[in-house]
Amino acid sequence: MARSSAYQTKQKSQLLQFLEENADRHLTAAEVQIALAGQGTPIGSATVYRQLEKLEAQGIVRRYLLDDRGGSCWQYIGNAEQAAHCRTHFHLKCTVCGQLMHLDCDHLNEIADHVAAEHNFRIDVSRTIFYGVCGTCAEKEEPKS
Amino acid sequence: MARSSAYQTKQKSQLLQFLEENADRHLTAAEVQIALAGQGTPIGSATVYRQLEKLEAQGIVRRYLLDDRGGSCWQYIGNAEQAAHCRTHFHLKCTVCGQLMHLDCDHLNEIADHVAAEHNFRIDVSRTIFYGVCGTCAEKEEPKS
DNA sequence: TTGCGTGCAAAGGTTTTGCATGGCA
DNA sequence: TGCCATGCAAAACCTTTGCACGCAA
Repeated sequence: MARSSAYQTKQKSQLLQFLEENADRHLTAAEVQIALAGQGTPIGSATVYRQLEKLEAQGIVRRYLLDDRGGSCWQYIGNAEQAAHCRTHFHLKCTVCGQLMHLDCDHLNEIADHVAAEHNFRIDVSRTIFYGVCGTCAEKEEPKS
Repeated sequence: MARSSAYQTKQKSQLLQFLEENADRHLTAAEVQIALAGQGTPIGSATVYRQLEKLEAQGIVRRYLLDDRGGSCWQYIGNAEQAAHCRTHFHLKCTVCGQLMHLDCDHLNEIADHVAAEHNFRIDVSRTIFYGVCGTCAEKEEPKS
């Protein structure tokens, strides 16, 4: 494994901790920056991006693209157990509320095998996100009928 | 239907024609601009974006986000038959060569039904893309073994 | 003639890079 | 003390917007 971090700094540890505590959320670089500043650790945006870049290379966080503007967001996925776990299932993202959900289902896990065998395409499960509308938002959208 | 186009211009028709002729590709705004310029129709980037925006609103093209940088690309999907067709199946995108493939398969089409029934999530098939590596690129990556 | 569509340039937002400084080991 | 990490500012990108002009109807 690459021991890319040689020094431990306040910014680095605070950033990682914040990501870990919000592992269920998608965080933009700006959100991370503001949050750390708010808890007493001012951090430059350049540092945020540099750290996120490193963490992504190490497999500790994952980068996603927002579907509206040309921005990105990141999510903590751990580097061992959780990463391996998330590598075995798909993710659902609600285009209304933006929530990201894990989709554990054997029935769906065989999709990758099927596509590889029948369609000659090796799906990267960890990078594939199903977009749609979650049950909660669907109810709000169509209160009647 | 909104009759948003009142005038017919060279740029507009050429842009649409080019998109239609490359309906199997993902095109960036820059690619469209360069291609039209190359075939004798110089067009400003602002116009490209404005036209693509209108076409997207009309459902004639679809906008995707690139997974590397923070850029976008567009694909012609027609406004009737083809749109309906692509709405019924998933797409595969090779992260190596960037090619987009249509995935016609009854086995996969039931995925949306399954997720809706079992996981209370309404997948928007037209916005969901499977990322992975196509057979051709997989061979190139691993010539041995 | 009317007013939509265009082009240029400037602005906007996000992300990256250069360079000097600061802080961990 | 050595060297990585940080911060600031500038640059780089993609995209949007303002404004005047051109052209289709």
